[in-house]
Amino acid sequence: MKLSKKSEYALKALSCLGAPGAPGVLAIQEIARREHIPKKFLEQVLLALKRAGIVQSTRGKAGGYTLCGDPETITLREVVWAVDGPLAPLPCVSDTNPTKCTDCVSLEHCWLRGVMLEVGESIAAAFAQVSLAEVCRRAEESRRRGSHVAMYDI
Amino acid sequence: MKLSKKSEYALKALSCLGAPGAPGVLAIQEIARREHIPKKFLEQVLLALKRAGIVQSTRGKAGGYTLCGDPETITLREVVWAVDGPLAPLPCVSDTNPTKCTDCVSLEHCWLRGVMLEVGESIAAAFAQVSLAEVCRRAEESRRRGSHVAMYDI
DNA sequence: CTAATCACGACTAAATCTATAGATATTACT
DNA sequence: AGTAATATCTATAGATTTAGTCGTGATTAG
Repeated sequence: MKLSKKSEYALKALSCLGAPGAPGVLAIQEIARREHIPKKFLEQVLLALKRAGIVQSTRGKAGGYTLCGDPETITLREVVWAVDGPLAPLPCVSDTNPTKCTDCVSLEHCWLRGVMLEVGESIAAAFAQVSLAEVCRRAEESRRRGSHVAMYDI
Repeated sequence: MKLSKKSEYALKALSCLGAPGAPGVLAIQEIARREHIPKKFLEQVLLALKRAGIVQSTRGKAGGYTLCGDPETITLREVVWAVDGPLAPLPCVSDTNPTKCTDCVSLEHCWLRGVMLEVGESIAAAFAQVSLAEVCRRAEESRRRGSHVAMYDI
């Protein structure tokens, strides 16, 4: 039940793009440098975020990434979902793409599905409560306390 | 964010031990047979459950495992915790054993810790809401509908 | 045309999860 | 005492997932 590096990097990157005074466009290289993320790996993460519609990209020289929506309305749920897939505790509990578990006779017959649907919903709700803006505020606060050097890990 | 096989097997095993008409003691072999779980793997799972005080064991011939408490008060939270460790989304968010994340300067300085503490609590609460008794009821229900053959997967 | 950038697929390495093996200790029963 | 069935424990093999790398192509400002 642990967040992945992808999620960590996604949040770091988005907190760069979504910070109050941030420039509109940031290149992968720049984000990678600031947040100490392997550039090629970040590439994949940003691609996932782009496909989910969370960021936009402009190609070519002077290109880069821009946040798509309002940081207040972008939630941890979307972000984590975009890079790591469903938060569901079982494959059959996924909102968007429920698939039969390997030994399961069928979706309807999975005896854990009922319980886990509820659990899954609660988990999703927990992540949905946190906005990107909130994450940015906390990051800024932490930065002011002088502890945003090597930062965090997830 | 997916449950492990260990958790799945733990729930299967406990739903054997905690079912209304269940005999007091069940041997690993018997549980493994009923639920189609690799015996040696189940061994590890039950050992973890024992160390967490969820089940008791008696050794020697005619030995086996017994549920320790009341199925109504045993929750998914305890079970998953016992076999998979903390549900916390970050190492630093663990209730029982908060440890500094790898790149983190310190516990207090992790800028995601604040947000994630809240998320982690919600997740834990979600799992705590489901009792073993509830799982047993659902399993029984599913069994009556004739679909408890190959069962489920997590 | 060139340099900087994103896009994409394939690949490698490391870590974790799942499962198995084998040896030991304990107990009931004869 | 001896035997068979059981739990306990450590180690390790195999499979899967995650993390990170590489190379090549496409796009665009200057």
